[in-house]
Amino acid sequence: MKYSKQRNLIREKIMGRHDHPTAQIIYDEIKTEDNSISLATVYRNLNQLAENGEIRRVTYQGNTEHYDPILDEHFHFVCERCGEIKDLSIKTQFTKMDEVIMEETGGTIKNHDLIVRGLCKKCKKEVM
Amino acid sequence: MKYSKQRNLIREKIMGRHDHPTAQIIYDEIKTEDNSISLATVYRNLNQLAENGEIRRVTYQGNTEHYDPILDEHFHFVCERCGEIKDLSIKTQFTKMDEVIMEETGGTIKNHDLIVRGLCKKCKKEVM
DNA sequence: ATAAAAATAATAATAAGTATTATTTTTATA
DNA sequence: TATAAAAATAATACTTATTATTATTTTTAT
Repeated sequence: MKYSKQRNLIREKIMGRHDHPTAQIIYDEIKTEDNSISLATVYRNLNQLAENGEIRRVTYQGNTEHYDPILDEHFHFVCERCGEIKDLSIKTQFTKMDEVIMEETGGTIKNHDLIVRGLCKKCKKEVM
Repeated sequence: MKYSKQRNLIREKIMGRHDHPTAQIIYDEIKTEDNSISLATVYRNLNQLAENGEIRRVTYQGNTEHYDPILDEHFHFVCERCGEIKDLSIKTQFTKMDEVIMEETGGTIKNHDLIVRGLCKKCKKEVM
């Protein structure tokens, strides 16, 4: 992978974030400081970074991909109402479960996505 | 919801399946016996059935919605290579975890999606 | 039987993401 | 330092999944 100014900006913008932005969100942010960047460049680079193992591509629902710079296995809380995504600090060991599943399916397990869905604090209040 | 021949066919086709088909797959199947059905009708009805709580709309990855007629909480194995989806028979209790998360986030929890990713038996062999 | 409400087929529209292409940037090497 | 191949870019065309629109047909309560 060759150096590129755009990729560096994209990397910089996504790193350290816990809100798992979409390509569009990253694009909008960068646009303010590099007005000539192209949306396709953001998509291309986010996918490259994901293929390169620097970030993860994650899907929660619907038709929009999200990107997550945190590589350690961790889980997500998604608010059904506002769509907010929060990393969960909780760690679960699936070791025992994996054994059973591998037995059952005959396959190999690479990773787990646990998505806990519900209402966030804010939406919970507003719904009442 | 009024009766409709098309909705009945759609319901009939999806019920009892464990492969979580997309709207397109259901459409293709029905098309052979009712050549005049419209793809939009399939989408509309699957979404109606989901809103009505008869089936679930689930997202595993990428840009395609899947529909699952099994309502009990259960989890999925998704093959990274061929995309095959399998229901897992394993049951996990998240009760304890939920308490911690609700404490942590201040929100309410409605349900859990656990997606175990890896290679299915067939792909595992073919990759080697 | 009939008329309002809901559903349909056909198709236009939208939105997210990918592919194409002419041009520019990077970088290894002369 | 100059230069040429490889990779990246901006702009934009295209694809795919899904939703919205609309004129017409079905359902169903009266």
